[in-house]
Amino acid sequence: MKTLSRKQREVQEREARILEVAQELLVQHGYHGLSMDRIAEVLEYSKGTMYQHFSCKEEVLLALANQALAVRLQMFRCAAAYRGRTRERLIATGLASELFVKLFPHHFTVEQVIRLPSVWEKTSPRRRDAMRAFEMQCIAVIGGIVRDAIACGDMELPTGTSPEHIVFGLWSMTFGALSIAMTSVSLSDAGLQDPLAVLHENQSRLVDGYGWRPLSHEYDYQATAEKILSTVFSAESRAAAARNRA
Amino acid sequence: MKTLSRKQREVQEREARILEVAQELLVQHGYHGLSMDRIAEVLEYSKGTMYQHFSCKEEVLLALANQALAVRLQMFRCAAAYRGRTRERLIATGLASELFVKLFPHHFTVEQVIRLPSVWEKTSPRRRDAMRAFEMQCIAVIGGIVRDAIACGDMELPTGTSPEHIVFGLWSMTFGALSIAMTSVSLSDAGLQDPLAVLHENQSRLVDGYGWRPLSHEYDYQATAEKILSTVFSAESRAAAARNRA
DNA sequence: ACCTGAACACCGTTCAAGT
DNA sequence: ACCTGAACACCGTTCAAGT
Repeated sequence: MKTLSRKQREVQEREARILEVAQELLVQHGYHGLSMDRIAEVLEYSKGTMYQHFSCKEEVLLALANQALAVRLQMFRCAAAYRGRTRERLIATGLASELFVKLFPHHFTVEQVIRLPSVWEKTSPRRRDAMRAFEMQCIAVIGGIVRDAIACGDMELPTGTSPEHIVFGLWSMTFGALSIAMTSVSLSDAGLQDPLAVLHENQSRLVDGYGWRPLSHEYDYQATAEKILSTVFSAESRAAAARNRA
Repeated sequence: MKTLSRKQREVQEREARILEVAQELLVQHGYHGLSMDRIAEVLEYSKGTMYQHFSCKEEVLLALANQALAVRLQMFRCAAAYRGRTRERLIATGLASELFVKLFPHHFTVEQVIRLPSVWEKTSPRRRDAMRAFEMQCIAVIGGIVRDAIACGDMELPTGTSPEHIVFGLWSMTFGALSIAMTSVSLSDAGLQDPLAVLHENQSRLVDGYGWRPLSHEYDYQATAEKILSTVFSAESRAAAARNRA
């Protein structure tokens, strides 16, 4: 671990400030309000300098996404380390996802945009691989919980099913529900006033469908959720609540 | 039903051609390749004329989305009308979603973009309401199947759960899975070579979790799926297969 | 009444000129 | 070696002038 030269530190710091401002612009003015011009203007850099740090606008977005994904992975790892039964640890990771979108509300926009093919193809292999790695590590964390459940007898894996199948089920349901909840305009008209509560119910039913014990009617998972929020993620919960009030 | 004047017909026709070209540009060059400039150029209209049909670029996108959503609703209705048990009709709607994304691959991009807050807020109330209406009618179709299942005794609704909760579960899982499958880069690295097959498995498990009979191990739903594809959606299946080959 | 295309503001990106 | 900002190409949107 070599100490960085003053120059290198300066570059790193400037990069961090660019991302800071980019995030601010995104949160305050939406995707439309984010431009290389504006970032440069706020930071009083020239446009040219921006391009020494990021080869294009898309790279700024992907860097922003990766920053957030690093935090999410950390939160997943905390969640998976919860001392409890395997299904409780799974619930902890679900709550981590929800807290994450509350703490990084702009990330949803970023991720949606970055995944557009015409945006994605302009990004650099280095940052793409970083994103891929975060994604796979998240899958591995949840997959680990599934494997633990099988190892300790909380669940039998159906033949032809791999632990990743279950991970994909939870991932797609949670991603889909949060995505719809954030952007759909007809949810409460359709009788879905509290999409998060409904998501929890559906997650339970899915896991019940795989026979992961204790089944939802055999155990008080509501109490588990409350305990997790007040212990593992007490700081995050308070921050999310504060953000909601604002 | 009054006949339209020649002028009115011309306007309608031109609007249709604008959307046609917009879709083409989107499919061939991605979101980045779609611009008012290019549409006008291809159709040999002036830029100004474009703005007599659509007040902004976002309106073109939303009109495109609504066009596709009308087709999807139609497909859902065909699916729900399948003569079979309630769970089979549910499977038919799931297959309809999949065929829809295969037949309108650009729609996913459009829907992702249209839902960005900074894009959404520029659209007109008229087209927004149209989109909302399509969304709610889709929910109503699936909700109807759930209600039928309850009515005929294939399922008991847990207390505190409404049919829309189950609809939301299936909707979020299917939307999430298709969205991830279309855009994620690490799926097959993570051992998920056939995300659609895994989606089917997870849908089954979710519905099993709600106790919707016959449960997946009591019935050959694989055969059901094949029959649906070759009867209700035979034309769509063939079109999707042809598109896959291209 | 409708259409046109010049004009404007803004944006991403590049690069010759400066330090 | 690094930074700057003028310059270019492109885009969304408007509107005075034309028919």
